[in-house]
Amino acid sequence: MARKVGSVGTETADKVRQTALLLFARHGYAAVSMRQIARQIDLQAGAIYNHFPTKQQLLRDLLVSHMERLLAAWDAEGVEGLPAGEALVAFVRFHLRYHTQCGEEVFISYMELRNLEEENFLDIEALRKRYEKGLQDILERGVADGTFRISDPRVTTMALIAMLTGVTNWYRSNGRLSLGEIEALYVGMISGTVGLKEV
Amino acid sequence: MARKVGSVGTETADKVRQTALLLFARHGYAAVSMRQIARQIDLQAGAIYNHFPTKQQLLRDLLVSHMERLLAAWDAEGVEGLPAGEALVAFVRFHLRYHTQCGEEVFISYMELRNLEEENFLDIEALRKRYEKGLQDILERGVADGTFRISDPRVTTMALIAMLTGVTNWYRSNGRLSLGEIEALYVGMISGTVGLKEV
DNA sequence: CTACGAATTAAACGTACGTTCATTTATTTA
DNA sequence: TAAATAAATGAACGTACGTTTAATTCGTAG
Repeated sequence: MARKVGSVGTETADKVRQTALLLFARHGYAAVSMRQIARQIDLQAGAIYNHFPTKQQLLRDLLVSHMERLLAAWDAEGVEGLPAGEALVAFVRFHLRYHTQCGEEVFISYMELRNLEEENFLDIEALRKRYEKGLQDILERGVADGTFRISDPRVTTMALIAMLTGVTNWYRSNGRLSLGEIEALYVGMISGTVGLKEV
Repeated sequence: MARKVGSVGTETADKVRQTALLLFARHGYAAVSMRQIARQIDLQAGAIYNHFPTKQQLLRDLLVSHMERLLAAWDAEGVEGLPAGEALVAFVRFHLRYHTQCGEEVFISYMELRNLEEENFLDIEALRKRYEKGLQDILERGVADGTFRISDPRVTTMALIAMLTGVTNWYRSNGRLSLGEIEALYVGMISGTVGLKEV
């Protein structure tokens, strides 16, 4: 046996990424073997190395591409010009929508950081800082113009991110609450958290 | 070579627990071997099996004992009789104090759930539900007597837990903020989140 | 003081791991 | 259509895994 009919490198690479993402999310990076990934897409483990140099690099690729897509999507929202209050609401809705959509990516992005080698870890960390800075800027803008009452914007940033991201632990698309209802609930709660006056 | 001078079963078992906790927290359950744990306490891997039947059981023990200590500590706070507002503040302070104190335990309790076999997972899950119910009861009590303005106590419970537990990701005992300052910040934020009127 | 159980070592078990390699076949390029 | 490259196989590499076992020594109870 050798090259398969209809085999295309980029497609196989994509299938590897997809499968690895799913298995890493479900069982954890360290608990998933290259052979398991390969078996799921009817491949031999060795063939994965045509597309990814190491298992570590495969994880890195998944995390980097997730963070870059997240940042691009947030930039595309274009909330720069909005008043702080509206920008915060936009962030909350965006974060919930995005994070409930790609549960696996979010999960491993927060779980598998410790399985990254130093350099890869720092790269991901930097991307996450950039994303969090987006929220922090909104909060500081709102503090400056009196829209929010916040004692420590840095802490509030981390508190809100944790609160929002936690949703991925229990959100189910066919659950008791629709995504829209959840968004409304979190907008309400967070408005209180930042001392936003009711509109 | 055989039994070591001064060796006591319970002490060795404790050292195994301590070391496993640290290594599991640092590298993840699946990424840590019995040999690594043993090496850290100058033991052979096989000796661990005098004290724990399997690696899985070792993880289970760590998680169960953590959750049980957490629940016992919370029960000992005795907030049953307090007005909802005061009880919530007590919960926030307790949760932050406790969770920043045992960062490793908290970490693996949230990280290693997926490495638990079905039965063990359900046991831990039940303990966590019991803890979360403590907060939810406070919230519902406060809603009933008008102390809080909350649209969905279940969601607010999970939001607050996520927000509070997130602190363990960045808290450092020698960081910019003291634990007392952090407590005050979170009491302030959460008061807003639940619509508690200023006192 | 002796016998017994607790604690440990060292070696081994079978299995699985990440990765490499020679080889083969399919596709693309010239 | 011939040569070059891309994609895959299947076997092998050395290493490490969780766990078991026989043998050995230490602590202690009778």
